[in-house]
Amino acid sequence: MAAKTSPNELCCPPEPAQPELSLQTLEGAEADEELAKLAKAIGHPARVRILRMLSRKEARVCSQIVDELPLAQSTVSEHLRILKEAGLVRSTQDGLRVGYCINFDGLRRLKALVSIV
Amino acid sequence: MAAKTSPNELCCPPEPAQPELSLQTLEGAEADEELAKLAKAIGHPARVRILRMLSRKEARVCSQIVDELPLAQSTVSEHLRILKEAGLVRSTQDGLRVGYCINFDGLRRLKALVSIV
DNA sequence: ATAGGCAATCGTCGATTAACGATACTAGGA
DNA sequence: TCCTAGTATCGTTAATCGACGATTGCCTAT
Repeated sequence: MAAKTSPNELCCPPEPAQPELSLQTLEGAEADEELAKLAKAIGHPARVRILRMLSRKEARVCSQIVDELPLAQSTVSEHLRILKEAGLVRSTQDGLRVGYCINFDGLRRLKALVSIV
Repeated sequence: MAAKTSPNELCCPPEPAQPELSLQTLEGAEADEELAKLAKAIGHPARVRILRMLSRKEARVCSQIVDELPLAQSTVSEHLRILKEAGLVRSTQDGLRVGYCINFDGLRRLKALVSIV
């Protein structure tokens, strides 16, 4: 089954199947740490806004995101790095630009963890 | 007239009907800040664990929470303050003790905001 | 009235975060 | 090739966080 770019996710290649995302429970110390880590990643207004922009397809490229925010390019890049490290966004090199998109696996995971608190 | 504990024990008095919780949208800059604030509050493993303890009724009194965690009393108190300030827990004076419980309005709000990202 | 226990607050310290400008890196175009 | 544009990283600074012990304040029981 070709991981063709479905209408919803065009920007980034298929997820590398993060191992952590498979054998996960929703409770216990590990789950607590995981939720805390994800929550911390969205614990800043700029990062929430970036996530929203990506989920609404308002922007997909780093420079677009920079244009939308009242922050320096380096600061935005750092926020993107944090989101990426938390597993909430993915990126792909698109020529000179870098495209970002939501990592739906991570977002699902966050929602699942929050929902059972 | 000991502190009576009714079975389903809502530990705390009815919610003071926080004004912010009524006329809220799920998008926009305000919603971004609100979600960031709530997420930041649960962006620490100890606070996630406290929320879980409260939601599972494993503990309701400050001293019990302190006993469950490998942290000093003052540290736990600070975490509780943060959760309370974010609107995720409420507290009530129960004689000498202080009872804590989930603020379901705040939790619902968090879940709603997360769900539409 | 006072003693004792519980929780909040204070003061401090080191670690982390957020922001910026400057610089380095990298891929395309001249 | 060299230049340029788009990103990432580096280095710095101020602010915030997390943890602790000590202290304070408050209730209850004695």
